[in-house]
Amino acid sequence: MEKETTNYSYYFNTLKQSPIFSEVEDDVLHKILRMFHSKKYLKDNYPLTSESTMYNIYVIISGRVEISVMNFNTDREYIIDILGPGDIYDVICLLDKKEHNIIATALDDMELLVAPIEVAREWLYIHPDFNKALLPYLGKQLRHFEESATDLVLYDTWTRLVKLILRNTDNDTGKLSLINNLSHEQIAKMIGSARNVVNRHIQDLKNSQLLSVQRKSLEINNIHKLIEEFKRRNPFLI
Amino acid sequence: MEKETTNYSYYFNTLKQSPIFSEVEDDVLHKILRMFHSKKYLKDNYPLTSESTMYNIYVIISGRVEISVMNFNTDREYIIDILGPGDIYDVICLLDKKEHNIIATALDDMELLVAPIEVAREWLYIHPDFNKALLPYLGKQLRHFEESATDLVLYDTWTRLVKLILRNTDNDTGKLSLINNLSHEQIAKMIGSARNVVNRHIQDLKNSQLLSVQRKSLEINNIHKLIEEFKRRNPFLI
DNA sequence: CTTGTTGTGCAACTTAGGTGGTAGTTGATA
DNA sequence: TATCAACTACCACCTAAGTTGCACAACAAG
Repeated sequence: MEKETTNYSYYFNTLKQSPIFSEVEDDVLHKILRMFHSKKYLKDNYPLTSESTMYNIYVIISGRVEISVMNFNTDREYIIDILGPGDIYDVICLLDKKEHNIIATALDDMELLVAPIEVAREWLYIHPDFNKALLPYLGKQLRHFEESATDLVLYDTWTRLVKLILRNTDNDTGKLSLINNLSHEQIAKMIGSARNVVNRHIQDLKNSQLLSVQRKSLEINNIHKLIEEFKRRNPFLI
Repeated sequence: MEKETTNYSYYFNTLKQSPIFSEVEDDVLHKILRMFHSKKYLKDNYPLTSESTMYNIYVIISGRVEISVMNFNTDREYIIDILGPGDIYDVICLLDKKEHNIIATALDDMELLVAPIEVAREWLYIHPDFNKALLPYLGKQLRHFEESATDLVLYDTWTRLVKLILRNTDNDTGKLSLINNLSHEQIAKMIGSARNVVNRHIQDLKNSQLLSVQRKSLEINNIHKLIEEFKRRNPFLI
């Protein structure tokens, strides 16, 4: 991508705001950006395939992607992550060069930046700022997966659901941030449960006045009361 | 640790064989080793505390550590990983400097190398070989946690148990490697299940002649038949 | 406005797998 | 070689949560 490209400064500034690229010097970031080109995808498309991530690395500019894994024997699906603006994909592939078998679905209309993954691997060695900024991002990912696994083993569906809601609620508005506009089905797939079970819990939370529920939208009524109920059920947690 | 220290060359060679340090130039490895000192722990001790990993990084020379997380409301425990010779701990803490709340228990008598974690963070910048070798190790960890979570959601306890056994069986001897000498209780905690359930499955596998069972020891009788049975239950899984 | 599709609410049913208990074995240690 | 704690085998029971099914509401597209 040349500096004269339409929206160049928009892409530059978006990268500048992401945790991974914000620490990178401007002139280095210009060099990096030269290797990217932009792509657009519509909602419900498949912007990243397991094959393409062997050769390309993607940075999300706008919109969200759902990353999931299927069991084709049971048709059960698990959404392992939802990526948003500033996220890089696929970081695992960047590190170990092996294929990563997942299904990626665009939750919104999206804009991505794409570059050859081999080039990104070189950046790690020639741009120490990039290397340095990537490491805490990897730490965050490791914690995310580790917590997902431990939650599945240690906590019941109610607790996992409420943790998900609390973790993704905007402190100011009280509305869900990264996981808004999701159906109960999708929420269930995120916590490793079933649509119906999630619905049961949501009805209970609604009846006890803790949540406001509309189609594809959850809102916390009283965060203190919800946390109180959470602690009542899990006294030793936090 | 000075070059004159007893066992210096033993430690040096052990590091040389680990995937993380094997790519590091000898003279750099000598410099790195200078910052370590060795420690020994007996079986069933707690060699790594959540507090100590804020200040120190550990490399395992011999023996195994079990890393687990507890739910103190239910007394349920989940073993997230078992580390062996060549493994580094705590890699997450190395990356993001935040506390990592886990319980580490020595499964054998152990020898560790310890260094200040701030020094290890410097190595990442001043020793590119070390940095370069760490990245695939992080990829492996990411895959491990991601697979743990997806397995918990997508597969039943039988499948998770057999996957664990297959993954840890030595191809030559047919014996379990990293997870030998574990009780059914510990195996259960590794796959997010209960002692009793694991026992039920092991009895079934024994009765169908697929496993040989002795106290704290499992051995595959006929790996082809076991894989066949695995495929019968999970036709679409690889 | 009509029609098809997707999401939600509820109820009846099933089941994997977790809980608890007990009796017998094994192996370490004194 | 006796004692004791840890491990294993096996059984009976229970429940959280998954499954199925359906009616209705909301929305999107023609």
